[in-house]
Amino acid sequence: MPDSARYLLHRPEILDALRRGEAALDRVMGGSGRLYPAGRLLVEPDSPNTTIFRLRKGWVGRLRTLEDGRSQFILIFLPGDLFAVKSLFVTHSPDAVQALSEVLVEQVDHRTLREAYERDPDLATRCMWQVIEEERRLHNWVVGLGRGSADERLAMLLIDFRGRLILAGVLPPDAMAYDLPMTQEQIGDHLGISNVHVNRVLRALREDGVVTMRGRRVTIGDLDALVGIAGPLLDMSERGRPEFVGSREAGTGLERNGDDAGE
Amino acid sequence: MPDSARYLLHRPEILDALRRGEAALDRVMGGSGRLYPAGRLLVEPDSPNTTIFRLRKGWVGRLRTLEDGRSQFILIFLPGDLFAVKSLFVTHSPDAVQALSEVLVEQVDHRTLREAYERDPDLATRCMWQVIEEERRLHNWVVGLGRGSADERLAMLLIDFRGRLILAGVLPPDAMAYDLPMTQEQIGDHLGISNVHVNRVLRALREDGVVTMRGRRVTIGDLDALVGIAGPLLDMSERGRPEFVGSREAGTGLERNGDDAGE
DNA sequence: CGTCGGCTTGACGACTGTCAATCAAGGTGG
DNA sequence: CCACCTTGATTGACAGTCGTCAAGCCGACG
Repeated sequence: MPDSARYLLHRPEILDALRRGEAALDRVMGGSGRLYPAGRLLVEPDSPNTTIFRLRKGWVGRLRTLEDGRSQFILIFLPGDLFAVKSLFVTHSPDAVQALSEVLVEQVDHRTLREAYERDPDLATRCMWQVIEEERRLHNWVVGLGRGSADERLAMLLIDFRGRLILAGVLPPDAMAYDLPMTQEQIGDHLGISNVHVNRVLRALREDGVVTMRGRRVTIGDLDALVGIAGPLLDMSERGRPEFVGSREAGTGLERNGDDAGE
Repeated sequence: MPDSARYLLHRPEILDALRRGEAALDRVMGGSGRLYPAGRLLVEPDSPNTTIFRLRKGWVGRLRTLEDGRSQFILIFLPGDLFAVKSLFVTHSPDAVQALSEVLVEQVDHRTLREAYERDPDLATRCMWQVIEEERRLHNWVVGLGRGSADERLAMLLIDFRGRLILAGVLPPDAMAYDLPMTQEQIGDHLGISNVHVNRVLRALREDGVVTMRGRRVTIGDLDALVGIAGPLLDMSERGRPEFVGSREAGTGLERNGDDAGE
């Protein structure tokens, strides 16, 4: 099981800074937690960026919709992630940020965060780390979209979600099932394939006993086979963020998000 | 010409900080400029990350190669870009960083930069800005790879390169031709299509008088048509980085990189 | 019990990849 | 100055993955 193989990806020097930065975020965002229903846009496309978010519970996606109707989920955020950090630097973007399930998010105005950010290097490090981590995932995603087949991309995605949920402390390390609050069409919009083809690939996986997806529940029947399919694309995507993420989450009130929320 | 339309993408507050940060980089990197021939790997895949680079002249690409031989250029860097900034936080990555043309780069050890980075908030801002800008381009690229056709992607790419070269001060604002030091296979590895198909699309563009590519020279015959093809994908990709980039480059010794260097 | 969103399948075709041969250009040695 | 070699560009033939269109199905909800 490639799960033991967890490279030491991040410089150890920064782990303490990251922990302190997270604590600083707790202070800055403290008490701003709000619930939103599935489907709600947390950020409207092309609107002025004012807010940085921390996701405590649920799933969120960055979504670009083209004029002709095509759309693409660029990135999916899971509990523990900061998102819209760019708002510190960029006034607006063409993407929407949408709740995929019912979500609990904390938020700060970019000015407030910027002040704290300038006074507290650890907070700056925490933000920088988030952006870099995101970039790492985007790199993987570009490779997947550019060079992966539909099967490979889907397998990669399912493995990636599992790994991240485990690191976020939402799932136990040996979990072989999880809730994935996205429709097949949304999954297609993330994988860059049509909803119909998502369905086809899922059927094949189901018939081979590799993965079953019913309702919004993913059940992995044969993780090795799944890893085999994702194959070369994986390279790094199931390797994780530093352990501080997992340990941080533990005890902050983030248990499982078992109920897949509204919609 | 969509070139006038330059959204105010970046918060004005940070422009000064960015300028000062750039000056700080000048100090930190001063005199470390080195020339490398086309094709040289500046960073080996999976090697320890030790260095952060600033590209002064030439083209550089971040390249991932899969075990089975497929490969993907994740991101292309042009003069003025910092690259491998992640090295501040991440010990290594599966990607190579390769010179596409003869390049002139400055470099710093990550420890040195980190020290300066911690003492100088402007330098930190400059680095953060680079990462965020990169992320913005990755977002666009994910959308292109996920939802764009081969024609659209290629058109997007050609427009994007032109815009960035202009912003970098390598080209005059009305330039309709530039040197693109990549083979059709490399272009395919960036667009996520085969070299053969790159050639097919190029032929179509040539026959329609939209773009000609001979040798390593791109000549745009009909920019409007090109923009029309890239169509919905463009949305933001030809809009640029803040003007400070252009003005910074002016007078630092970066003229045109007319000669497309070694190989 | 009717409606609606989402899942499931089948049929058909287009875009794009693969394989392979030919050309063109630049560099090297005789 | 020419033969030879290598890399990259170019083209054709053929196949397959995947998109589109469309119909049927299922569960949730009022």
